[in-house]
Amino acid sequence: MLKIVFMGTPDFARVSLEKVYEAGHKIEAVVTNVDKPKGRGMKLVASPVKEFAEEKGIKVLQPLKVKNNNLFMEEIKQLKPDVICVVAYGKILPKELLEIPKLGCINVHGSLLPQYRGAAPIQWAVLNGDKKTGITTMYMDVGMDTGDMILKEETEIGDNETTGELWDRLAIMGGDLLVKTLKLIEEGKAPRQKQGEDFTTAPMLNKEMAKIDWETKNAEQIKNLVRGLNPIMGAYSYINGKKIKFWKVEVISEKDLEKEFPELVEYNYKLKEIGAGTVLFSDAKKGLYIKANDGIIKVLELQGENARKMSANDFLRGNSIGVGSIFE
RNA sequence: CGCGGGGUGGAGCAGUUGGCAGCUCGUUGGGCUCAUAACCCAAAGGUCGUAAGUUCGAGUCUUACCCCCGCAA
Repeated sequence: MLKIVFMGTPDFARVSLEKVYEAGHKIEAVVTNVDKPKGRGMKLVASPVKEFAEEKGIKVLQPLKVKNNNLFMEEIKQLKPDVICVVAYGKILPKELLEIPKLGCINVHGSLLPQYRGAAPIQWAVLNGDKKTGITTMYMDVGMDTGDMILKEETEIGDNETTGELWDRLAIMGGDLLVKTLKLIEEGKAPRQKQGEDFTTAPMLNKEMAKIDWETKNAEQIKNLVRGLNPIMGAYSYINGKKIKFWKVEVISEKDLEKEFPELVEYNYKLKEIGAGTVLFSDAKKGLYIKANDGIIKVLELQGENARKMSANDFLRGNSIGVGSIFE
């Protein structure tokens, strides 16, 4: 069994920590981000990793910074870890720290490296509508996710899978792959493969991208934006000055729409002349349909200002959205 | 004391200057129909979050409390 120091913060990391713990490794300490004010009332909340560590009586370290922090560095050295496992910790680690464990620092990354190096690999895979992604474990070096790769595991991304759903699946895969990786390291059989220069990056998401641009994006891209930002931010759009967040949508074709509403044909509805973002139908029973470039968006789940998430049908019972009004 | 929204029949909401509590949907019964998530008729279902106060009279004003939600992290 290996002596391990585990560094990580969110629920994604907690899953890995649990698996490593269950695999029987000796976890000398857990390093996690400082408690942050969270939720209504801004109360201080411990990270999921810290919670688990406290349940199991594992020592918890929460340095404000790791760079140029001699006290912290000494503390880690004292523990003499064989391996340091880093999973979504949230801070850049200095060379000095990476050199402490004699068997190396192992990182679990939520993509098939060298694709999507950076902070938000899972989100970007969904946003870009990728069909597959995966988990990579690697030996860390000073660069951003540039270390030599150890193991990789692929998985398909469902057509309607959200970032949240994929996130949960990858967390489990990541934990399992980490345990496998540790086993190989322990046995001295871990492979080591360079990443090469053919990489892409997955930078942090910013707020502006959550706004739906009906003009430049087509229906499929809008759907990917919606599921890619679920449940992190939620893609939104304005109608009559009110902000609406879309949580679940599907894309249907013009033909599907005509099938659903045969009267369209009789009215000689000129779909092509209608601008993207225009509400085509808004019916508490049939749902909310919005014209987009290259298809029609059918909204399944949405959320109004200061309101909770609800189905489009529920929403339309109390909040009316006029046919012909435009999302922008 | 981070900012803000809200608690009204099963669901989502409206309720104007305080004056008999409404809308859409659902539910139940009936009708129409080859048929329907369609249409027509009827019915059931609410101590308007809790407590106190102002008032001839409060969902509507005042105060306290409970609960829920959104933003922000």
